[in-house]
Amino acid sequence: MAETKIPKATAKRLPIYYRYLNILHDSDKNRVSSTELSEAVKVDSATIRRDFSYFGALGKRGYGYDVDSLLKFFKKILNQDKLTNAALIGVGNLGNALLNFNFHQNSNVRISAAFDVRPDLANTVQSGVPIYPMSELRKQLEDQQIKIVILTVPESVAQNVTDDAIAGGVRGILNFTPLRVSVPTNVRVQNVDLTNELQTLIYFLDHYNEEE
Amino acid sequence: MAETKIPKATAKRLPIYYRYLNILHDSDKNRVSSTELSEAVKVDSATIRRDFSYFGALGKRGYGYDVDSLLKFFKKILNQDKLTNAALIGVGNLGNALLNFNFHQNSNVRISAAFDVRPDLANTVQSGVPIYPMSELRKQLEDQQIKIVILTVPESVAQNVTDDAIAGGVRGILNFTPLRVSVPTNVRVQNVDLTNELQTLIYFLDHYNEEE
DNA sequence: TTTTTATTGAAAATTATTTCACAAATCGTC
DNA sequence: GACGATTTGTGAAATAATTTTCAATAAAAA
Ligand SMILES: NC(=O)c1ccc[n+]([C@@H]2O[C@H](COP(=O)([O-])OP(=O)(O)OC[C@H]3O[C@@H](n4cnc5c(N)ncnc54)[C@H](O)[C@@H]3O)[C@@H](O)[C@H]2O)c1
Ligand SMILES: NC(=O)c1ccc[n+]([C@@H]2O[C@H](COP(=O)([O-])OP(=O)(O)OC[C@H]3O[C@@H](n4cnc5c(N)ncnc54)[C@H](O)[C@@H]3O)[C@@H](O)[C@H]2O)c1
Repeated sequence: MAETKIPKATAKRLPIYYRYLNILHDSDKNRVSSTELSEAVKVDSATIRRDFSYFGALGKRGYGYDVDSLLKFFKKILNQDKLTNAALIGVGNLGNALLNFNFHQNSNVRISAAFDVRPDLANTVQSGVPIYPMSELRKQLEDQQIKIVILTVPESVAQNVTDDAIAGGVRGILNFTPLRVSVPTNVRVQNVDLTNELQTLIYFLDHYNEEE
Repeated sequence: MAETKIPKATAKRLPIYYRYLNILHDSDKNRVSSTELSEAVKVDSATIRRDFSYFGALGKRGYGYDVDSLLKFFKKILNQDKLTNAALIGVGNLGNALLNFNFHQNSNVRISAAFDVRPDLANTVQSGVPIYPMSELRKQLEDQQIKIVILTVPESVAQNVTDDAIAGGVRGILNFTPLRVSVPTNVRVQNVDLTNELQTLIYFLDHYNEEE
C-alpha cells in the first residue's frame, strides 16, 4: 500500500508542503525551488529535496519543481482528492471551537458527526454538524464509515470513550485530552497536548537561550 | 543557565512525566519504576531512564524513583514553581476556548491578558481575563513582563502581530495559525497546526497500516 | 545471613534524521 | 549550439534519538 515507507519525520512535513503549494497555485505561480519553499515553510532546503526524493524525481535540475504537478502528486498522497469524514466527541469548550472551525476550508476533512453525553445537546445541530447522544456512537461510526475521531472529552472519560470509538471501527484518534490513551497497535493516536506545548515552550526559553 | 543541553526530544517529554508524577503524588504513591511510568505515559522505559539520567542519578537501583523528590526536581526544571504569565492575541473562536480553559488548573501558566482588534471586545473581561485593544499590546506586554504569547489570529495578520509582540519583548510564541512566522533566532515558536495533525493522521492510516 | 528478584545507570549498538557538498541536468541567452 | 547560471538528487558524513545489554545495587524473601 505504501511507496516503501517514508520516514515519519518526512510524513509529518508533507501537509506543510501541501499547504504552501496550494498558496503558490492560487497565486498562479507555476514553478518553485527548494530554496524558495524552504523560506516559506521554515524547513532546510536539503531536507525538502530529500523529502521529495523519497517519492522519486519530482523536480527538474536547473529549474525547480512544477507547482501544479507537485500539488497534484501530494494531493493524491495525502488523500486530499477525496473527502474524509471525521467525528468529534465532546462538544464542550474546545469541541465547539473545532466544530465551528471549518477544517473543510483548508483540507478535505470534514466533521460529519459529533457526540456528547449532555442530553440537551443531543439531536441538535451545531455549526451545521448534527450532535448525537453517546448511545448512537457505535451505530453512527459504523453507518458513516468514520475512521477518524477528534477527542475533546474530559480526561476522566477519555479511555472509555476511546474504547467505544475503536469498537465502532475507528482507526485514528486526534487526542486533545492530556491522557495517553491505550489502543491496539492498529489504531493510531496523535496527541495534541496544549498544556505540554506551553510547558515545553517555557522550558526552551529558560534552558536554550540565545542560539540555534 | 542550562544543565549541559538536554536533547530536544527529551525536553518535549518532560511535561508528560511531570504531569504523571503529579497524579502519582495526588494518589499518595511514593515510589515508581520506569516500567510503571512507561505504561502510563506510553514512552519506552529505557527512554525514560535515559531521559532522567541527563539530570543525574535520580533513582535508586533495585528500587525505582522517589515520586516526591522527582516531582520536586521536575517542578523546578520546568519552572512550575513560579507562575508564568502569558498573553493571548485573537479572542475569536479558538482564542475564546483557550481563555475559558484554565491552563492554571494543570500548570503554573496563566493567561493574564488578551488582545483583539474588535472594538466591541476591547476593555471587556472574558473568563476573568481583561481584553485590551491592539494599541495597548506593546505597553501591556512590557508592563506585565510577558514573554509568552498564544497566537490565535487569522493567518493573514499573523506575521504583523508576531512582529509587534516581539517588539514588546516576547520570547516564545505558541502559534495556532497555519503560517510559519519569521522570527529572530532568539525567539522560539511552537507551532500547533491542527489541520496538519489531521492530515498527518490520515496519511499514517493510509500508508503505515497494521504494524510498528 | 544468604539468595532471589527487581531495577537503575551507563556504555555500546543501532536506527533515524539532517546536513554537506558536488556532479549532472536543464534553462535562458548570446 | 555553446556558455554561464541555476537547481536538483544523492552519496557520504554528521548529528540525534532510541534500544540493547548488563554490571551494580537495593529490597524482599528464604
Ligand atoms: N479548552 C481548552 O482550551 C483545552 C486546552 C487544553 C486541553 N483541553 C482538553 O480538552 C478536553 C476538553 O476540554 P474542554 O475545555 O472542551 O472541556 P469541556 O468540559 O468544556 O467539554 C467536555 C465535553 O465533553 C462532554 N462529555 C463528558 N463526558 C462525556 C462522555 N462520557 N462522552 C461524551 N461526551 C462527554 C461534556 O458534556 C462536555 O460537553 C479536556 O480533556 C481538556 O483537558 C482543552
Ligand atoms: N478554531 C479552530 O478550531 C482552529 C483550528 C485550526 C486552526 N485555527 C487557526 O487559529 C486561528 C484563529 O482561528 P479562529 O477560528 O479562532 O478565528 P476567528 O476568526 O474566530 O478569530 C480570530 C480573532 O482574531 C481577531 N483579529 C483579527 N485581526 C487581528 C489583529 N490584527 N490583531 C488582533 N486580533 C485580530 C479577530 O477579531 C478574531 O476575534 C486561525 O489562524 C486559524 O487558522 C483555528
